[in-house]
Amino acid sequence: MKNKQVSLAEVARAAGVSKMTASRVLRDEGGFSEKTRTKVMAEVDRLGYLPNRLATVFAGDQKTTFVGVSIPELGNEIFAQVLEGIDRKLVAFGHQSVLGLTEHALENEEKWIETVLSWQPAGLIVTGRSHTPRAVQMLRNSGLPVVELWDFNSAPLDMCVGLNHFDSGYSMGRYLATNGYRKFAYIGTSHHSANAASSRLAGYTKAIEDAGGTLIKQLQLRDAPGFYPGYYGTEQLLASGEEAEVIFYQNDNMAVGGYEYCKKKGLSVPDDIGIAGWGDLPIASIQPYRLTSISVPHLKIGQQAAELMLSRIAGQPMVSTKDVGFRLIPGTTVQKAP
Amino acid sequence: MKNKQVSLAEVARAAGVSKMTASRVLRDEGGFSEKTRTKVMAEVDRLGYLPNRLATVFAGDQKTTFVGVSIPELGNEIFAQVLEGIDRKLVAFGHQSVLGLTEHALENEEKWIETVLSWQPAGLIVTGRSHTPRAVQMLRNSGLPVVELWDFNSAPLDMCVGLNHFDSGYSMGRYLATNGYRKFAYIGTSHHSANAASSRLAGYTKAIEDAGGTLIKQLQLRDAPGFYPGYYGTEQLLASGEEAEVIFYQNDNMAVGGYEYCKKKGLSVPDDIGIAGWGDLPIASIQPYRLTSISVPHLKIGQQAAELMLSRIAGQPMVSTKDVGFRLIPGTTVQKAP
DNA sequence: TTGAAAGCGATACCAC
DNA sequence: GTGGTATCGCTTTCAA
Repeated sequence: MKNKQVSLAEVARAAGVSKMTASRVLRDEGGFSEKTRTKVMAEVDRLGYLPNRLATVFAGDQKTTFVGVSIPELGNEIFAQVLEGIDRKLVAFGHQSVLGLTEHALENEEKWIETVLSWQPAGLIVTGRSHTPRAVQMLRNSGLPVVELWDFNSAPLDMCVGLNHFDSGYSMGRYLATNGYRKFAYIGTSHHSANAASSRLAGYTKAIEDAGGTLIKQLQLRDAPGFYPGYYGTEQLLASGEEAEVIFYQNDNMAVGGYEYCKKKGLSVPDDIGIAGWGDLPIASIQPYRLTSISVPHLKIGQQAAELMLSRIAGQPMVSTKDVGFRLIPGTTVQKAP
Repeated sequence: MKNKQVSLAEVARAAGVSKMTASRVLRDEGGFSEKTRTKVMAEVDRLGYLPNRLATVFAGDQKTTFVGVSIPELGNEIFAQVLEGIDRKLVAFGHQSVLGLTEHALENEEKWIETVLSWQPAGLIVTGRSHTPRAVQMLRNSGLPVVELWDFNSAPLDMCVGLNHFDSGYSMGRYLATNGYRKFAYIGTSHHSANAASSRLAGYTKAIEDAGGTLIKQLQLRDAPGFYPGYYGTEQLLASGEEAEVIFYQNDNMAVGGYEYCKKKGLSVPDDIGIAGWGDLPIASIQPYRLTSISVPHLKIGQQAAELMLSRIAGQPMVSTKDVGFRLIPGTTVQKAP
């Protein structure tokens, strides 16, 4: 058998007091003498006692300090940053994140929700607005605080922080059309289910339609949305013979990859081809050009999601939806209207 | 009070059987009739019963399925990838990661360890080989599997997966010296405590000494090791008037930032100045040049850490230290020996 | 200021 | 096949 852990009862016995007294001392609840406190704490140190919080939660019929946080992947730096924002905030208030990587699959999310709920978390933060019916039901039944982030949703399960991805794609499409482009392309990565990137593409497509342009090609790579997929995706697109005038990428990293491929092929940006990204990611900050993109407050999303969660846990009244918005960055990688 | 959760007892009562029978059905333990099974499962579905695993662990004096995973930060994409590698593997075997972001501070790690241990995890995976004395003691006393990753350590607390960062820095220093460089610089970010990057710098410094060269300047920025800090760090370095012939950066992202700054200033790489990175990160794959760097198997580190953890949890015998090694990439951003 | 007893939700163990 | 009872480590409640 394992190192049997030191229990409160042993500490109490060693200190010559009852379990209850030891318990009170440890929680600093008051109702004990200084002498007792000293004795108990001495034994705690001597025995290396660590409380079993499972028992605490169990006895008090409380929740744990865990907050389940599910995001699609960490290969995408935006999500990594969102997670970091969330965790820092949660930790500052005594909570811990239990990670769930869904890989963009709703079934994975459902499975994860079931598991996490069985551990009595204080709440759940999930990415996206679509979930399986069973996931929705479990979330509802739990009665726990739930924050849906990333994709803004005016009628969330419980709370929501994000932005309207459709609108952001639409804005980009309209901006490009306004600048005279007629033949559009899109390069992104594929997913098992509809997600925020799909919404962006839908908005982009709609804007193109509304402006009377044509989306001549859209590429959905089976890969993570990184630098290299942007590079070889562009290679594929250009090799396909379609004559796109401008390419909108799923994010800035892909766009920078595409830019480098164009440069390598001797194409001039924006004279020969226009390039637009999404997210205003760090890589954009060191380029000699200013990438046309959509700026999004990633860190804020994570922070605010955590804040909503914490105030709900604390039982405070509060607004339950936050649209953090986005901002179009004109940049120098697309042509300006004459 | 909250939505009181449905308990096993209620399911049993509704199904007209005892708790024990319901429990056996749910665990598919055998020893019940098909008719009983059907009745119980029907009630489980109808009532939306979710087990309280806290009680299970508690009753069986087991551990939870949680594995604590602590890493310095997620802003650094290497660590994000390591975490992703770990979590995917753990999830496949029914475990969940409880995140700990230490921000490179040992005190944060210690605090996190204490908290996580109180939740009876199945094991802990931590980054780095140095911990506070109390952290070491808690880890030891827990009797739990512990994997220390990133920095290889032939005498770990328990298990270890990583590489020798000192040696990797030394290799780079020696390589550069061999290629004729005499005046070296380093740009990285500062931390509260010694870590892997410090070891790299120490190895680099030693190699320079051994080769009779000079480390004329080292910059430790108070920032995350990303593109832009590489850019402005290089600006600072060059503005300082020191005439470095080659700059070694904490990682590739910083190096690419530095490269862009040099280009902007009209400096030619490697003719005017040499540039070397570390990590062989994704950004390097799309550049028109091949960045001189050190290639490290990030994903493998995460995976192997999780594998060691899982086999220890399963009680299998196993080697407990793994040196995953590194590989120097000569690249085109430093001058070759004549 | 202290302590004894009940109980949280599940499982282990032993009767039936 | 099935069910009663003790039990895990701690807190709640009530009494002293």
